Amino acid sequence: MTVTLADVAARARVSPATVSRVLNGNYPVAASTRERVLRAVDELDYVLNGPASALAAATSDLVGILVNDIADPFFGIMAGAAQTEIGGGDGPRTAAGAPGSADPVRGQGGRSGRAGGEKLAVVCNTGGSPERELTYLTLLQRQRAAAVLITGGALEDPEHIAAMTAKLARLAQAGTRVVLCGRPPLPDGLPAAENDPILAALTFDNRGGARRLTDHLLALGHRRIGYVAGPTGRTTTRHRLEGHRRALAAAGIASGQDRLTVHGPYTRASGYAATLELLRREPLLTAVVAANDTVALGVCAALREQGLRIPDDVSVAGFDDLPFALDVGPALTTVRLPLVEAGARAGRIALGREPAPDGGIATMGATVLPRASTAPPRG
Amino acid sequence: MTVTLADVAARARVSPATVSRVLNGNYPVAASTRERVLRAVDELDYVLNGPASALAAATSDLVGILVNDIADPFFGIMAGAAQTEIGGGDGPRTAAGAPGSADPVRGQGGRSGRAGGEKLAVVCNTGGSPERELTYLTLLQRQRAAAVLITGGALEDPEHIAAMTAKLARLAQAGTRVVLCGRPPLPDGLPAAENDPILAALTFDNRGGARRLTDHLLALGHRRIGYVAGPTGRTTTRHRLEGHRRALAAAGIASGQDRLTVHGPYTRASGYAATLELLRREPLLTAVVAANDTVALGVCAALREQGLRIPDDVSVAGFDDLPFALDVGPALTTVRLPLVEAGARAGRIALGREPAPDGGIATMGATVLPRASTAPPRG
DNA sequence: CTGTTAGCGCTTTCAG
DNA sequence: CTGAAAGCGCTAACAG
Repeated sequence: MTVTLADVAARARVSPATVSRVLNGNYPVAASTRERVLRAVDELDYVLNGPASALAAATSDLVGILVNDIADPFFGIMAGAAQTEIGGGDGPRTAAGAPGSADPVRGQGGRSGRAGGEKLAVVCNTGGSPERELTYLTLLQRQRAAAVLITGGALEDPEHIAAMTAKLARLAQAGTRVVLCGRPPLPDGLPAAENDPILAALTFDNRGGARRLTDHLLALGHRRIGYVAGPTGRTTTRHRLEGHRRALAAAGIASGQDRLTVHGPYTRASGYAATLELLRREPLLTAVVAANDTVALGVCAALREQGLRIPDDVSVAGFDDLPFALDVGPALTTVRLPLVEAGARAGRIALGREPAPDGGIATMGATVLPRASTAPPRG
Repeated sequence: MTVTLADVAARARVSPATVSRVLNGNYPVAASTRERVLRAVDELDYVLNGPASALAAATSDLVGILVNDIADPFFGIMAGAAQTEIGGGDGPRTAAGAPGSADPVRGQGGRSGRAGGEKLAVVCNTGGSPERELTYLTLLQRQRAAAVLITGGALEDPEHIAAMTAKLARLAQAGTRVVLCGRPPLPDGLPAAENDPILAALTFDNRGGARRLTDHLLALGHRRIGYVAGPTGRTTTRHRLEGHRRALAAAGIASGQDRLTVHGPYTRASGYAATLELLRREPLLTAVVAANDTVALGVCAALREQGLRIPDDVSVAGFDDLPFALDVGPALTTVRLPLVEAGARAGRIALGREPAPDGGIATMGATVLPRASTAPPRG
């Protein structure tokens, strides 16, 4: 029924091994032979059997990208950049193996969708659930994935960290390359040991960005600043909140901050509800900082609904600089993260096309972008 | 090095066949035997070898979800819904096979990330490129994917349609279940034949939604309406534009419409540029309809930058009702599409948990949501 | 440069 | 209900 490598070999009058070599391009093969094989492949419309190949070679071309929320552009942008770098066929291609030589993958007549040395980059949506995170890792382990790229903040629950550490160790041990993107290395701050299962951890300067963002607000003259934090127990949430608190502390506004902080998921609805709550606790608020842009959307909506103008009555700031940040009521002051750059770099490291950073950890800058949603407080 | 099924069998003092049967839960096994096997699995921390399993069984548990742009929430939302339904381990689980019986997949101590009969739902980002679409399909074919879910509008290029038809036929023939979500069946309007490779096509009523949206604008009194269309040659673009044109035609405003239509990608930047162009062509425009919400963002930005107020000077409408539509300057009038419902349903059909609709095609409604960005024209 | 020979780890008849 | 045996389709030494 389905065409196998042996069929191709028979038609090209060579051995199966030769066909395999042509297809993988990792071994010298005479040009004329290659031609014949390629023609047979085309004529038979042969497609490699991935599982069989993976079984024999003890590795597959699957690369998993884990994201916390696929509907959130924050992850979509990173994942897209990584995926462009890894799979799909329009990134820069390294001619595998042999000296000069034609690419083993060529469509007949310019079109066609045959895939050769391609990696299959796929994104897996954990929904922020630790169980699903582990499940996906197991599924990927089971597929003998070539690499795994884990994006976004991590859960700080010790039990989950232990489970993740164990799981990643097994993955690494089985040859899967693990790269973290936008997430600190497992035991927060651990130096990359020789046997570290994690190849590289690309982290964002969430703390610094948050700190500078609140500094910006303070410089404008704000003193009563509400903070809508992300869900508790996540690294991103904690780092951003810490940056915020440090800025306040440096300005001598340390007391009573818990009262001005409300936690919630990274959603618009959370920002909305939290703002109402903050306003109840402190009606004289002059600014609200949101854990990210999506949350800021909800903050703005709640403020407007209360008849408060932005930034005249209350200033608002977000984080991430998602595309829509420019279009919210007044353009949103926020912190830009190099999402595309991080995703692409993580993808390249996962593929071994770029060396891991020194020490395995690289922190990528965060830039405050002052826009129309922040201004000096009234009066 | 890595634990194999044989190791588990040895430890449980049964044959490999028995272990396989326990793990797959598709065959009667004595409870006591099962217990022993499961214990051995836990103790050895065994993880099934996916490729080997897929090779032997001639099918894998991979389910591919193709999207045109992973950074666009339109796709993220659909893909997320589908993925929740398919993989990840928190959806409803059907106890496979055997009478009553314990689930072969159980975490020890409540956590753990072992995966059993799970499917691995993964999303593949084509970036709207026909080559990548075909490439991913080949990659999925090569993995012997259990199902493929293709979301979003299709390219209308005859050559690409032919290539897709051929590719999907091969996939179906190899046992992969193909479901379209938010995309019309291949040869537009073809009745589902018995041998149709496509199990089901869930389409959105883009034409109807667009028609009603423009009717809304006409009812408000607008007559000079600009339209920022999506990229040419895509079903979604064409259907929405047709709906718009029909509404105009029904109102007797048929002439000169080409002049008031500008095409571009589904991006904010495109909306921005197109609006400037439309304004140049017709300074007296009273409304602009965008191909989708993201484009509408750019439209609003351009309008504001020209000193035009929304909706006082110019009304703006989008399409899709993405979450941020509520937060743009004045809340955006748009058309709601049942993204979550469609994604989830497509996922279920792909898994065979829900029957395909009659005739293989189901059209899902589109609802106009009038909001603050549209109002009667000035004067 | 090319052919031969063994498996990779699992599923699945076919017999008990 | 359980075991034995025969591959699934490909890759990877090893010889030529």
